Amino acid sequence: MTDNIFALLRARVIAALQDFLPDLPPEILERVEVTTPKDAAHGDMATNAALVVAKPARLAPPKVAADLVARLNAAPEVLSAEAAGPGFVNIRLQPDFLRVQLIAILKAGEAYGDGTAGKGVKVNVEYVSANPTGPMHVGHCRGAVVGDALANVMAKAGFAVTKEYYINDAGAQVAALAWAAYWRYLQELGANLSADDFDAQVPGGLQYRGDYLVPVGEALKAKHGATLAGANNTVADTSLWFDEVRAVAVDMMMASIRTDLAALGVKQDVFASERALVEAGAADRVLADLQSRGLIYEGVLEPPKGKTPEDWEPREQTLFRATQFGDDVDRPLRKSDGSNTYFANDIAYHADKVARGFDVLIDIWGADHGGYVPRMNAAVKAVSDGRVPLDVVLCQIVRVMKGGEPVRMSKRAGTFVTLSDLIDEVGADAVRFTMLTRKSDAQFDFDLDAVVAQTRENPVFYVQYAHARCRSVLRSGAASGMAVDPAALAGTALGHLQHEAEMALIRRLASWPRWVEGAALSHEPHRIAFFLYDLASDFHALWNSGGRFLQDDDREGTLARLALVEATATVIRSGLAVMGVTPVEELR
RNA sequence: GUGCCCUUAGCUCAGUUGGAUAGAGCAACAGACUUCUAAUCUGUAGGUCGGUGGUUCGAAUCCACCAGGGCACGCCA
Repeated sequence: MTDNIFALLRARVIAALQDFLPDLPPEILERVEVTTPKDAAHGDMATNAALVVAKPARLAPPKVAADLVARLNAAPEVLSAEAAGPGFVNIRLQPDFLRVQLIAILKAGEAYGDGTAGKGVKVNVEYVSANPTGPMHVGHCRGAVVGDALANVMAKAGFAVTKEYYINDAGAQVAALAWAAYWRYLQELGANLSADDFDAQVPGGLQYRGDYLVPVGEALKAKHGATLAGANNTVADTSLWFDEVRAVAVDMMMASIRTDLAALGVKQDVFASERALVEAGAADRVLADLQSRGLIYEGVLEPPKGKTPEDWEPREQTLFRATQFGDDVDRPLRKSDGSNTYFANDIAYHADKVARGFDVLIDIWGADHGGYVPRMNAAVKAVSDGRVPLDVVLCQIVRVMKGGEPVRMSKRAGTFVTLSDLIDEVGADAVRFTMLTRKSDAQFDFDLDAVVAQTRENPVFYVQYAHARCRSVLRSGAASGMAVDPAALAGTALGHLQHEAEMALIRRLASWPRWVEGAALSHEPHRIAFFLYDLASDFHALWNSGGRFLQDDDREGTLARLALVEATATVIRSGLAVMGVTPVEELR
């Protein structure tokens, strides 16, 4: 993409290097970077090329830098290049070259920043994957937002991305869900059955007591009447009702989860069912394959050090040789009743993703699953022969704060904050943006009061305000007869843009493709939020720096400034689109 | 006991995968509204990047050890 001025300049630098050092190996050239210097006084761009190349070329960095400078000064985009410090080459760009980037933005629209760094590599991003046993709560929300934004930014950077949700509908949790739904069903039929009464009849006890399952009981009654119950609305033999109740309950929970995801603006491409995978024999096949490769054996694990469970006793288990692939201990694949552990099915699921042709797997998990990462990495190595990398992005706990106090959450007491409650309170856009204002692996307090505050402290507002200001100027321009559509503005002469605050804004806008690429390659979508904050800051600074955008006696200058404003609004929208946030036209 | 994550200004956090004199916001102080929204902006002050070593042209970033905080640790998902 020629839109990426960093890539363009990097190509210039490498061509210049090869002009006088023709034998540089590719892996050295790979390390050549063109970046923005921290200190703007150093110029628009800087390259480490001389430092990187000096050693393999057996030359002193200043010597390489001098040769490089001479050639870069001849490049059409370069105003001046000079060697500095230990061997950096600082580059000042032709102002016209920078200004022309605005034209590229106006022509590309929100597609500006689209890149090719992903090279069409097939990536599967799996996120949310909440158990279908109840409504989504805020704990799931961060992963949903991070996963969705990561998938978006990777797609923008040129990866072929599939967004996926793994439905854990095969384990003990959904069995417990089925019992809880059956309890609601019996109540619906008129059984006088308290939670404690029913608890005694459930293997493992009654787990899900929240009244969100009442509608499931109603639906079961509407569909089946009393045919799933025993005499006098008692518990019938499980063979008569269990599969049906579980299926209905899971379907309804998934419907509720999909509704919540839709409200958050998350749309996943694939919903993969653990049960479907198991019933199709995928788990058996994968385990048989591992068995044939000698990666599964019957053995006894050491007890955990330090904190040995009370009822610990040595037991022979079916184990996967995770230690061969970097894990600390081998991991069990079957429970004592012979059924698969969650891990066994998860191996099959990841093998399925590999079989579907993905080159890279990304899972977004809650931090409480951190201990599970090494074994999953080991499993993916085993099933893909080390060919497919798995990156697990861990999202730390989010505490919801109100009035400076954490909001108490308890599933048992029914006081946990559901995702839909949170969206009702602050809006989906604020939720999404705010969730991306921290690195995902840092703990995070979500302050209900702060995200709706209209001050600079609140990045959501600050960025939206910049966009609203842009739109306001463009409306005023249109009202005074200017053609403010991007196509018309793209034909504007931009030489009037000379003010330092204007040029600073242009440089920021032109760096957007680089930020897209960086966020995508590092799997860190929060960088987009910080870029937008900095961009908004540049625009607010320009706003207050003096002259008005619209000046009656300076039509050409006004058009040039409108082009800058439109380009700014475009890049803000482009960034917000990645984050899944709707730009606002005005703030009242 | 082991593994993973975290530790940066008084507070909340960035730091573009190893670059130059470590940056924002809040709080503090001093300023800017005849304006397309002052819901904003400009400036001052604030640091032993948890500690000690190592790797190299160069380390907040990589490695080793130590200290503090969080998460997890055989048939829960």
